[in-house]
Amino acid sequence: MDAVKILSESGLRATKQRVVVLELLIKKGSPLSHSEISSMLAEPLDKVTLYRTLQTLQSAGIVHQVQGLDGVWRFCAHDQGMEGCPGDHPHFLCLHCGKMVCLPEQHMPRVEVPKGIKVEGKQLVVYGCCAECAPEQ
Amino acid sequence: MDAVKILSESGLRATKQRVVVLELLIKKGSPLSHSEISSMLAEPLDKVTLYRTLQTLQSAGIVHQVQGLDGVWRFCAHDQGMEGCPGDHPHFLCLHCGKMVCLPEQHMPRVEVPKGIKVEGKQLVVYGCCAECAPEQ
DNA sequence: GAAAAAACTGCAACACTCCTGCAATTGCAA
DNA sequence: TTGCAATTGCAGGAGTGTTGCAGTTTTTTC
Repeated sequence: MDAVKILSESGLRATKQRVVVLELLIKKGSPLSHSEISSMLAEPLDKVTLYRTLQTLQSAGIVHQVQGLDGVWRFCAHDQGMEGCPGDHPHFLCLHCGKMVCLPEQHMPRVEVPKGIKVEGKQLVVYGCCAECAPEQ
Repeated sequence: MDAVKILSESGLRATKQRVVVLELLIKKGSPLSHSEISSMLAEPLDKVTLYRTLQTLQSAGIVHQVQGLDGVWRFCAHDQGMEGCPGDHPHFLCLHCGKMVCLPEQHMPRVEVPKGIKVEGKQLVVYGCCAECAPEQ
């Protein structure tokens, strides 16, 4: 899917910065943090612009946003047609390398909450050690 | 349960600072952030000491630690005999007032992960609007 | 008890994430 | 092409959490 097309279809301006960030997210497929994105970009991008870009993409529903145990937000652009999107699935976080992986084939559980509470969403993060880090221990 | 007794049974020194923090956590019952604890204490406590105290209590298994969508760690001291402790249950976070509540009667779901990944734990945060904030909207 | 050892606290300084305000620039439509 | 709204980049700052180290308190040992 073309980044420019996705942006314009969502009513957003296809600026160079947005296209570059979105293309990177689509290419990688797994959730990336702000600093990961920043270091992967060929041309440096102002950090505030990157925050705002990600915020905009998230508001438009193009990317979804998850948080690891490290308190850092990660952003992921899934194929728009993908089941259970955006972000309606668990994520795995490797505590050793900090890499995050989507688990889109899994479902989110149903959680009962006390009366009066209005649920807007939920987030399930599974953490541990990924396949690449495990042998090193 | 007496804070001094809990500390000494865990092999920790029952210093004034630890007792005060632990007593507050037991009294409140719901997960509190560092800044919330700090502002609730009668006598000011150095922030580094508070971080280390909470870290120590968590390592000893006296409190459990959860993170909200705001990226802030919250600590909660449950009754030691409580089912599914420490921290093996979902939590609810109010996005409006930032208050967090334990949902200890709920179970954590089972999540299948790709081969090679070693799971060490999981965290499920349900977010939305609590009963006190809902009418204000 | 008193001295030695260990554990703990508090201070200074710092890294990192993320946000606000504002001026300069850019993309898009007429 | 021109005008304007949307977007970007810069300066500065708030909040969370950490490290190093010196000084204090508690426990242990004699």
